[in-house]
Amino acid sequence: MFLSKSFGYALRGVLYIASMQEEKRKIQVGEIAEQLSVPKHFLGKILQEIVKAGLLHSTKGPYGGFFLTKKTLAAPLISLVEITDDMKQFDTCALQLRNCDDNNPCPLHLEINLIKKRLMTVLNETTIADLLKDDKKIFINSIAAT
Amino acid sequence: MFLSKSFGYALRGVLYIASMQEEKRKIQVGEIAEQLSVPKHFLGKILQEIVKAGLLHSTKGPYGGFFLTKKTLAAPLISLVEITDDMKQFDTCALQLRNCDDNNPCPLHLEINLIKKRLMTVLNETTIADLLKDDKKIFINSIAAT
DNA sequence: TTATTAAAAGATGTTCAGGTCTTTTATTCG
DNA sequence: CGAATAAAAGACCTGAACATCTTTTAATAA
Repeated sequence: MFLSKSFGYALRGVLYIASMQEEKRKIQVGEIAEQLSVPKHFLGKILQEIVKAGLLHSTKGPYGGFFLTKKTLAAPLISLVEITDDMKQFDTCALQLRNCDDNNPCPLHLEINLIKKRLMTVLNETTIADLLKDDKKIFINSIAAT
Repeated sequence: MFLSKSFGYALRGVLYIASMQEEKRKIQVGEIAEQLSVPKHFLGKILQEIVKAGLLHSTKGPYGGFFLTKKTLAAPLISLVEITDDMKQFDTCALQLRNCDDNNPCPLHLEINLIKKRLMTVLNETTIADLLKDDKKIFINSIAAT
């Protein structure tokens, strides 16, 4: 609801690659898609976008696949959202008013803005690495789930 | 972003009708659409849905149009959302995990849930009438905006 | 009772997120 | 080199949200 389906796939994909980091070098879309029960070709496109944005790396051919660096792990979630979602949506008023702002607020402005701000804080202050910490590691059970 | 475009139109429409309550009896879609710079036929459909749901009233023919009662004014915003939006969306996990819940949370579960709860609180505890109170009345300038 | 008005209803159109399939390009290894 | 492999790229499909247009139904007043 707050975020697109693509973002969910993107984050789970990146988390999967990160969690495999030590085991082998590069991970193929096929494996990720299968493990996460996610549409392969669609995930492929999303990962390609992340590569283009410089937050992920890939090589073609045999033994090729996707891999990541410390830079990826240090990235805040918002940088994934910027790739997968249209950021303009976060500026639009809940009532579809063009000139709704702090000076000329719609009746829902204050409340909705507090919620938006909170969401932005989470996305800005949480890094990929944060989600891999021990206390979050439950996700290893989660990301694979259908 | 949190809520559909239809919800925005619906709420603005209802607020407009409410604000005209004393002046005349019934308001036509044409007038509402024009005043709010909103697609007329689309708004018509949405208002019809609200009528069906019993939160708005209408009559056909000359001097016909839409009007509302105290029941409408007392309704929480969530009852409009239920008409215009798919409520299932509010239950879906940000990572697209089917079995993400309090027992088996995804790494974003806690934070996202706090935000969702806050949104639900606002929608459940704010009534149409609340948005017509003096301190919110600025909206009279707002709802008409393009 | 008929002409007019306005909502109700229905058919149709547009756009875009989400998803699939096929072809091309780059890489590796024998 | 050439065969195999896997990402990149592109064409295309689908359904839902958003939007428009036309026809039908109900209410009013003259």
